[in-house]
Amino acid sequence: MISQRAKYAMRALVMLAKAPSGQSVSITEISSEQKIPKKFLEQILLELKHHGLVESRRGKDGGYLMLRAPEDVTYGQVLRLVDGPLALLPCLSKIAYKKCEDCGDEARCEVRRVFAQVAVATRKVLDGATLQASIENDNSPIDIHLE
Amino acid sequence: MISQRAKYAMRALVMLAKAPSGQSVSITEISSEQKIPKKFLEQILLELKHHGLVESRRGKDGGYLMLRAPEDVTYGQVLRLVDGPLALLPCLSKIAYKKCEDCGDEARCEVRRVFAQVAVATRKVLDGATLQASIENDNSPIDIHLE
DNA sequence: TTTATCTCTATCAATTAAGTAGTGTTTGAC
DNA sequence: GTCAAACACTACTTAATTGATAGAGATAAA
Repeated sequence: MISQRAKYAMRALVMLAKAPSGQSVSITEISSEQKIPKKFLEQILLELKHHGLVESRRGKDGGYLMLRAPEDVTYGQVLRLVDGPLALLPCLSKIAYKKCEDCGDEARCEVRRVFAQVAVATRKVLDGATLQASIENDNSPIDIHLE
Repeated sequence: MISQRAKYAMRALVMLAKAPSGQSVSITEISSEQKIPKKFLEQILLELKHHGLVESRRGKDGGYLMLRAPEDVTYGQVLRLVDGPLALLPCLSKIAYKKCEDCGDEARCEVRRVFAQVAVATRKVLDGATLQASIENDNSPIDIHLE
């Protein structure tokens, strides 16, 4: 499961991406519209700012704005930034590779073989899904085929 | 990330699947070959037994055996059993669906839209990967293309 | 100068993960 | 019938993580 924090981050970013260019959105607005605890959201947006995804304006009428174009921000980037590696095994992570302690031969690990395929498929989706695509989907309902 | 417990479960099952039919493998053997803490492995195998994947024989020369055919056991089944839902959002889980508390309209949730695609891709891999496939791969090294 | 904002750091309670420990119970061999 | 090797169960522990909450500070506009 992805963390609550990541979910909040994504929802906040979609709101910022939808805002007219140059116009800031306050934590209070995002918090109340998305039902996100305000102080928790503060931390999250601050983190996104520190990572260069958004910028902020202080003082009255302050708030947050996208710093990068919505078509250049992917869900994969956001999830890695907030929750860490996408891969389900440390030995498959691009951003935080780590050998499994107990693994004898990585090249012959059957668990790794299977989860490598999962990693490829997951990255394909998440690194291809941009905020821009999300705002273009605006209001079209999703018909999900889970099988 | 998948849990250590799930990794151990999968490695143990691959060993059991490789054993000659009808022949049991002891916890001690699996533990030492796979470098899994013995008492921890006991719990894991017991759980797999309770879920009908394996059976056990007690007493001297006892051990564990596959109860189901390796071609009928998928990594998806094992992971669900040990770690819970595969889906990255509760509202996308088949085995443990739960609405996100703070989600207004599920059919128009952009986060859900993206992660639904991840769920489909992940299931395709994990529900298609069997223990049989793993034992057939025996000793062929993996060349993983992470991109 | 007031007030609405963002900024930063600390703390907390609950849960989970990964083991460890200990006491049974069963089985086969001698 | 006893012994040892194996599984069966239950309880506990320790550390890390998650999802917040709290509060003091800085800034900018009116």
